[in-house]
Amino acid sequence: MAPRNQDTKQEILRIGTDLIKRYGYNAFSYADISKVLQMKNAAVHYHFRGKEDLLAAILDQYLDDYIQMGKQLQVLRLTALQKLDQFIERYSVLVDSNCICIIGSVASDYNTLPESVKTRVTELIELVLGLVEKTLLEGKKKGEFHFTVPARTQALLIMTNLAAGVQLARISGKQDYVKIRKALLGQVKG
Amino acid sequence: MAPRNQDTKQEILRIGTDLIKRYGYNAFSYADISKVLQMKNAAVHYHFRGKEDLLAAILDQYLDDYIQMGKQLQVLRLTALQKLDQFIERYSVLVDSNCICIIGSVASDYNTLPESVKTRVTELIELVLGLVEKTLLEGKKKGEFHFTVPARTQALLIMTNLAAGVQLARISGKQDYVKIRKALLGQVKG
DNA sequence: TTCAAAACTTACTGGTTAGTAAGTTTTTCT
DNA sequence: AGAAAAACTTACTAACCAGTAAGTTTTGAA
Repeated sequence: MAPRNQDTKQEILRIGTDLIKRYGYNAFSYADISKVLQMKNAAVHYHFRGKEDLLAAILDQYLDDYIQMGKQLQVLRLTALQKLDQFIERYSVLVDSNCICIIGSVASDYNTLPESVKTRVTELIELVLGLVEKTLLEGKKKGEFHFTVPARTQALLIMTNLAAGVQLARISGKQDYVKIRKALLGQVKG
Repeated sequence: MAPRNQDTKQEILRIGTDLIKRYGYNAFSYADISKVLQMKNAAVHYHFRGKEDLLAAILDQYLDDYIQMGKQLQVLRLTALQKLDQFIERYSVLVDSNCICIIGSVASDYNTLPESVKTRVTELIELVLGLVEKTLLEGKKKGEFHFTVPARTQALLIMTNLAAGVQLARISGKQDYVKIRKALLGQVKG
């Protein structure tokens, strides 16, 4: 009963995700994906009925991914700093691959997104913000972190520094991103 | 010799700027502009040969605007805090009009921009960063501001907080932007 | 091995895109 | 008033877009 070849579907998700992080939602087409796969655009439509469905699936993947990350953060015995580092590392990888984060990408195109996608974007942001906030609170309790604003606010500051930091890095160079990363860590490490 | 009716040209610039801040560079067309003006799309092409030229002109306008702002900041006798507030106010206006900042918008689409535009984006970012950095240094010298990182780094932090802050505000609401604004002012006011 | 579902291709649609060439109206200056 | 430049419209193109319907090949399981 289960579909047999999930490879193509996963490949479409992977390529679509890359294109969104690299060029944005409104700057890629089904043809771009099918060319990479050496298939016809109708093949992409077979797996994802429309662009809306594809983007929704991509965001669902991120939601699953971050939910999984949240569970692992509870199981793995890491310091709060290590947890925060793990999160920041995701952004450093983006800078090296000439991409921006998915949240920043869809946030910039937010007014052009279909409703089913908008709700997922909101969910994703709240999820990620929650994870960072939780880690910050944990670090504060342990004495690893020091900050005076509410944890949610500090999480907002970190997320905006990182999201816009990778956007800036594509233009003015990685050095600026590195400065931002060090500075925001300095802020919470006190 | 000078062109006589600059109204339409200015209107195109104004509408184009709004569309970019609202929907992004890849999500609007010449038809969108001409519809607002109740003209044909060829009329837009008369004033700006192509989309590339239009975007370049829009960025040139911002460059001029910020150069002007830089001069005024020297002339007007304002405290460094008032100058910073004036800069931040620009972002608060964006939040209320459901827009993101032009820099964040084009930064997200950077990989899809023609070369002539890319150079202008770089110039604009450096210009704005320079203005903020200058204001921060002045405030520090006067004892208005207190921060330990280099002024350029602090300027980067503020710019990323604001740029991504307005992006976030469209999704999770203005409250988050307000929190960010207050927190970043708290950071420099010590 | 056969047969049905899965995974495609072929071939097409209607709409939108940026852009152009040629002609018309409007404005401004003399 | 008349000429010339400016500011348009008309009418079109070629490319691309998302999406679909119908037909073909591939695959795996009974």
